[in-house]
Amino acid sequence: VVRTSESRPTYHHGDLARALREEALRLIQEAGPDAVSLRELARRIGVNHAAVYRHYEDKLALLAAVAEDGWTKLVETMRASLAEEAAKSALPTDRLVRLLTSYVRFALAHPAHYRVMMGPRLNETGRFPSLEDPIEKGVTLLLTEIKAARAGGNLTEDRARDWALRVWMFAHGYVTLVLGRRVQVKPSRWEEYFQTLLLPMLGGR
Amino acid sequence: VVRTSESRPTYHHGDLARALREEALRLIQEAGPDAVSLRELARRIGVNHAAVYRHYEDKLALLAAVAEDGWTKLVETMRASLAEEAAKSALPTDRLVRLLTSYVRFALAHPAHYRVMMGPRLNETGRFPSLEDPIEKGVTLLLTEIKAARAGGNLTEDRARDWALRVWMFAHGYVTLVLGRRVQVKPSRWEEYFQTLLLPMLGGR
DNA sequence: ACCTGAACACCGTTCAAGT
DNA sequence: ACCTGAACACCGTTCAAGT
Repeated sequence: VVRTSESRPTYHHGDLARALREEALRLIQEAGPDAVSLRELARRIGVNHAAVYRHYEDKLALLAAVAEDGWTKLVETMRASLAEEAAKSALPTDRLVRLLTSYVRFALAHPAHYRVMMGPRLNETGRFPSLEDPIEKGVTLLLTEIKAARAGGNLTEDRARDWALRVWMFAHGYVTLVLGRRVQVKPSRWEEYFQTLLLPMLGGR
Repeated sequence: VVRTSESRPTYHHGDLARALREEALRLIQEAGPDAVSLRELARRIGVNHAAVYRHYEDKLALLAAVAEDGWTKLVETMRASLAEEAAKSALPTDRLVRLLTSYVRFALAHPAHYRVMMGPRLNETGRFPSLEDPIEKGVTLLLTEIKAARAGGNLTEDRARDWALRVWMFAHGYVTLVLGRRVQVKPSRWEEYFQTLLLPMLGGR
């Protein structure tokens, strides 16, 4: 019953679930996560607001799906940063710095999306285990680069995981404080400053 | 027109602004920041919901006031941690660790309140400059201890501030990842683990 | 000065009913 | 299988009116 002409189909949207996620993301980027309402989404897509519930259990479940899309995209971006020509031939520590910088770049470029991804209502409840999947992949990327960068330390698996968490915590803290304007840093200089703060951490043991 | 008997005064609450902040905090601790509604607060206090607007410009302004109370309390707690007997005679690095641990302890003990304090809607807009006041005091505490702990490095003011931000970012990241259950750590062991992660950062230079 | 009552324009969620 | 329309129980905010 999908219609291809310009007339609005009254039945069968095609892929409403996807349309909802995409429209939600657009609204999040435009006006922040609080601006998302199911009724507004439905209005924009041209569908009855109750139709949402055929595809997502409730509003939070839709946001969780948007968050999952975000994590997947972020991990792809991180992977791509390691696949660049300049990264391939770089020293291990430099590769690690590039990886973390790509994480922060994504978060600063898509602050509202990142906020949803880190949203406590999604993560604290344990209701959305599928979120863990792309995240664990990101941690694995980190682990690999950390083992290479700190090979001199002869890291056990546990110590390597400690380092992965430590740098992740720091990167997230950096994002939070920069976005919250707790740190005054010119938009053009955040990368330089991030690396200034990061490098002395990696040097220690 | 304030009445002291058990009969409910219908006019003049006494200190409605304070009552609103306290009730909001209670609701936040019980059911999370999203559970706060002005109408529910008014209901609990026994006042018309429109009365809120005599004291706060809107809902966000009330939350900002609750956040400010939180920052003030947190900085008091941090100050107290340095005033303990054990801290007075401790080595500078130990004092710094104690200070940061007290920060994390507050955040993990009052996660919902901490979330409000860090809420992006308060911090990104610049609408509530009074929030910066207690926060800046906290940063000053950090700065003093960092200068003492890393005196060997002969820190300039700028480098000391870098270190203060770095450890703050890390502490905030630790809180976020622990609360988001991204890090599996037993409630009784978070302190030990925090310090395990923190100390190698402080050693480097 | 401080609070009330009513009104306005929204929400999320549910459910019988339609195609 | 997928969507609609109406209903329910809420919201935040505004404003004339009360004491």
